[in-house]
Amino acid sequence: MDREQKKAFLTNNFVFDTLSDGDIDLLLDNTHSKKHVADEVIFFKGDPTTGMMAVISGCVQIRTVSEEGKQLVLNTMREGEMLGEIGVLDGGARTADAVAIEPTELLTIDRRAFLDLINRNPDFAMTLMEILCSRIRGTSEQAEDLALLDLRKRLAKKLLSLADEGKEGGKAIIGHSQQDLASMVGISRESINKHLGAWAKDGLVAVSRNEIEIVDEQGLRDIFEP
Amino acid sequence: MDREQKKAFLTNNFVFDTLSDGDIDLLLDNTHSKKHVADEVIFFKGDPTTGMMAVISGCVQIRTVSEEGKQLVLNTMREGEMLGEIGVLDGGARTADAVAIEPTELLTIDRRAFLDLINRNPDFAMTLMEILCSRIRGTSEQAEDLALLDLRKRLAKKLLSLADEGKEGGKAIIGHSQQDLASMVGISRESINKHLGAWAKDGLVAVSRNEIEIVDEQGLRDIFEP
DNA sequence: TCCGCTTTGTGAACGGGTTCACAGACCCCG
DNA sequence: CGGGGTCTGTGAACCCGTTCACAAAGCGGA
Repeated sequence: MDREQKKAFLTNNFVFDTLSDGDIDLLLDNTHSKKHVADEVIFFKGDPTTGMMAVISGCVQIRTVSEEGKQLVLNTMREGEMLGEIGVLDGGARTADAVAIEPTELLTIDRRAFLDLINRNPDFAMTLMEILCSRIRGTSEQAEDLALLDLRKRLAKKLLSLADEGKEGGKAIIGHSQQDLASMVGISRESINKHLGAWAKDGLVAVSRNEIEIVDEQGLRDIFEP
Repeated sequence: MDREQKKAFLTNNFVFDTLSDGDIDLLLDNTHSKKHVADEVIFFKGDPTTGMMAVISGCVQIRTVSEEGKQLVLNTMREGEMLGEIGVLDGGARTADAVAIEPTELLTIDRRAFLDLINRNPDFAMTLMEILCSRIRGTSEQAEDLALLDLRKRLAKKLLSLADEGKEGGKAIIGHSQQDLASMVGISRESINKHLGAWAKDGLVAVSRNEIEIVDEQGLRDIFEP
C-alpha cells in the first residue's frame, strides 16, 4: 500500500477524522503497512507493545487460550477498526493474542507518534477515550453474560449480534463454523451443535456448513429477553 | 466536607495531580460531596449519567444483577478511586449499579467541567486513558477467568488479590462474608464454603465469621498457576 | 475421481456446581 | 439474657454442560 492509499485510508477513518492534514502527514511518516495470511498470529499475549494497528482489510480476532487449550474470543476487528490501543496507551504488554482469521492487511502506527498526537490534539484524545469506553462496555457485558446467563441465552444473544454485523441484503447470515462460535461464547462445540439443531427444528435458524441463517429473529430474542 | 478539605483531597489524588492550582479551583466550583449510608444505592444500571465520583472515604461496589437475582460484582472502589467515568466520557447511561457497602462519602464532579478540563489539559487526558486501560485489563481478565478457569482456580485467585488489597501488618486477612465472595467470583455460596472448608483442612486458609486469613499464600497460588 | 481433512451430527457417561433443606454458631440489640 | 437475624457448615438430589467416541457429509486438492 503506497502513501497515497494510506492517507486516504486514515482520512476516511472516523478515528482520525479530527486530525488536520498536517497531522495526518506526520502520522504517515511513522506508519507502515503489513500483510498477514489467514491464521497468522500478529502478536502474542505478553509481548511488549510496539504500536497500534488499524485493519485496512480482512479480519483480526483477539483471543486468549487457557492452559488446557480452551479458547475464548474477546473481540473481532474488521476493516476500519483499531486494535492494540491498550498497550500503546498505558505502555503495558499485550493483554491477549491477535490472530488474522483471513488474509489481512494492517496499518501499524508507531507508539511515539501516536502519543505525541494525543498531546497536541484534545479532540483526538476524546475520540480515543470514547473507543476505550466502548471496549469497557463490551468486555464488561461479556463478563456479565458469562457469569449470569446460561448457554442458551448467551448463544442466542451472540447469534443476533453477529447477524447485526454481517447483514447482507435482507438475509441475516452468519459465516462462522460451530467451532468458531463455541470459542466466542465460551462453550463446547457439541453443545452449540445440539442447541442449533433444536432451534433449526423450531424454525428459528437454518444451519448449513460454515453458515447459519437467522430465520426468526424475534424468536431468538425472546430466548434471552424477559 | 468544606472547600479546603475537598481541595486537599483532589490535590493529593494521583488522578488530579497534573492539574494546576487554578484548574483545581475551577473543578471545585463544579463539585459537591455527599454521604451515603451502608447498602445505599448510588446509581442504577441504565440511569442517565450526571457526573463522575471519587471516593473520599468508605467503599463502593459496582454490580450487576440478573433477572433471577444472581449478583456479580464487577469492581470495588475504595478511598481515592474513581467511579462512573465511562458514562461521563462517552455520554452513555450507567453500565452497572453502584452501591456503598459501608458508610461512604463521595465527591461528585460535574460532567461539563470534567470534559472541559480534558480539552485543555493533555496530561490529564493521558491519566484518564491510563485509568480506562487498567479497567479494560481488569474486566477482560475477569471475563477470561469466568470462561476458562474452574471454580477452584477463580476462588484461589480472588482470595489472593483481595489479600493484596487488604494487608494489615503481616497478616493477610480478607474481611468479606462468604456470600460476598460468592458474588465476586460468580459462584454459589455453598460451593465457596465447601472449598474453603477443604483448604482450611489443608492449612491453606483459616476461616472465621466475616473473615478469611490466608495462611499459606504459596499453596493457594499453586492452585491456579502452572 | 478418490483421498484426506474439516465440519457437522449424535448418544452415552461423567462430573462440577447448583439447589434445596436444614442445623448450628455467632452477634447485636432490646 | 433471651431471641431474631445473619453467617457458616453439610449432605442429597438434580441438571446443565462437558467429554469421549464415533458416523456421516462436504469440500478441496492431487
